[in-house]
Amino acid sequence: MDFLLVAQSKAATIAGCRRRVSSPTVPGRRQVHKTVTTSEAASFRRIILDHYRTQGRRLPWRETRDPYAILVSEIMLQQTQVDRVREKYLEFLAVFPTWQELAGAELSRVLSLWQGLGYNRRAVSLQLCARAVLQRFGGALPEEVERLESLPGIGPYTARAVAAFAFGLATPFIETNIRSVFIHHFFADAEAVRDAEILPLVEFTLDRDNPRDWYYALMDYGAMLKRGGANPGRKSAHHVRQSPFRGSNREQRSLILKRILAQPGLSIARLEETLSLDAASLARNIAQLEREGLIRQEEGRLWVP
DNA sequence: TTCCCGTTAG
DNA sequence: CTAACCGGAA
Repeated sequence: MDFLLVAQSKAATIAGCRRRVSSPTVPGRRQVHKTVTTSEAASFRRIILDHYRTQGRRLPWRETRDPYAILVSEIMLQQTQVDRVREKYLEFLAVFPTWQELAGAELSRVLSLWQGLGYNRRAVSLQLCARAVLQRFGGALPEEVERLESLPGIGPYTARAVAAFAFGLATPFIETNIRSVFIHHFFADAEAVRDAEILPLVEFTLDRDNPRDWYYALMDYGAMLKRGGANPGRKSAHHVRQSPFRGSNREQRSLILKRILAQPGLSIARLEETLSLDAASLARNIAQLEREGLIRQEEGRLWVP
């Protein structure tokens, strides 16, 4: 399993060193002032890497360095679980293997493939992203976090994750699994832990030589923690429970899009009776979906561009 | 019920 | 800063 081989960074091997990192003091906010020594960091890293060597997940997007393929995976993985992305990812890449294929595709084809992943706006963003990469960057995804963030659908997390996974750049970032790991290990007795407190620890423990495998290891450890007992992420100050999907507006939007994909040119009147939606909320959703570039409306009929 | 390798609009 | 965004599996 050579993909699990992770270079030991020097920082982690200087056990007993007095260097330490502290979380920032936020004026006016009462908080635990967390301090970590290098030896504590070293033992933390050992735990994470041992787990990775024995229990690390083998995932298709970890087998490549292609920035396009990695970006596709990261967009798909935004708020969507690994198991659901796994199959869709390979299917998507088979149909749209490069920036060019995706950029030139009909959105309806992209969205049809996307069905089952959820958050359809991401598919629109991803295609816009492909077009921007070709037009603004000559077909090469930029390595700089700032430029990555300028692309549609790429925010603070995705920019840094792509930088690490595609380009080996060691910038600190937090996502749900990483957050759980740090809370579990360093904030066991705390509550309402803020990301601003965690981030310095992420930076301090980061493997500068191999951020890619280090982050994979963190994510795998976090995913493992959640399979067991309570989700440590609940002790995050930023933790929010998802509202139920059934009966939600999200469900309505997904149904509307699904019907239009199945029947291009469908009339609004027909859609209203088959979905038995009230006219007001249907009109509102259609307008919204159109603003987001997911559908197009013309003389009472609906299409996906 | 709960979660998900977040981003964006308001 | 909050709310909205999707859908399926455990």
